[in-house]
Amino acid sequence: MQIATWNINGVKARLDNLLEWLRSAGPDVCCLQEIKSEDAAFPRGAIEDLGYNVATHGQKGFNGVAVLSKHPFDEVLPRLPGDDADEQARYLEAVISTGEGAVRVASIYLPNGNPPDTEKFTYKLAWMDRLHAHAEATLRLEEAFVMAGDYNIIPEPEDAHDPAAWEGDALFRPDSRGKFRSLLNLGLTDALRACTDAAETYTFWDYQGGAWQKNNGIRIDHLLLSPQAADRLKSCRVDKHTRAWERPSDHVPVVIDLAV
DNA sequence: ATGCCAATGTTCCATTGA
Repeated sequence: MQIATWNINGVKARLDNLLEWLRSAGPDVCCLQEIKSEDAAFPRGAIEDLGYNVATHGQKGFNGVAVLSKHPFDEVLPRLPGDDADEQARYLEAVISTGEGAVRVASIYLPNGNPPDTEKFTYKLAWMDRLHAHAEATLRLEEAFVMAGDYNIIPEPEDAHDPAAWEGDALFRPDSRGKFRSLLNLGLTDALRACTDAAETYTFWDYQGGAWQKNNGIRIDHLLLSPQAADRLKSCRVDKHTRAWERPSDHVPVVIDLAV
């Protein structure tokens, strides 16, 4: 079964690109981030027509996540536990059953956190603590669990074309990267790095400064796998061709294939 | 230190993003 994550940067502005990619790649599950849409305005009909069930957790204007699945949802869980006052739509978890078993999948839009001397960065670190606690609790279920999304974390210098340019940025600060490592240290596997050490593997290229043309990218979209999911990992790829499409998202899809 | 682009709402500028 193929599970994808894609920060779509506005699902309504990007609907044609999304449908084209779903038709050609045909993933079983697709986690979307930055849908920038309220649930009622989400273009679910066009996606359902391609055979997908649709779960959304959106808000007006920005943020917002969704899970699309060709298999039925057993369970849908919006919101990351740990702070009932948090109004930002950044987390949606679903249990998806197939003929051969169930997979728990989370669509994650981790806060950017810039500028790092503001409460935005404090919020990012606190959000990462909540994600850590929730991951730890969920891992105790010993299920195949795929935490997919835009983590807004550059894990290592080799995950940036120009790491020096990211020095001090919320995506690359030692404290941000440290919390990401702590998450991995719970026993999660970074799917892409389990499959390749290929240099210059990126998932985001800024719209500005000709970043795509210069391959000035970063790897910030990740699929982290529980041991039960990692044991079933067959492959992981980045569909970077979508970045060259007209009116592209600044992120591209990352796709894993699981033997489920 | 800031703008560069792009989407959206607060709409002909401001906010947010990375």
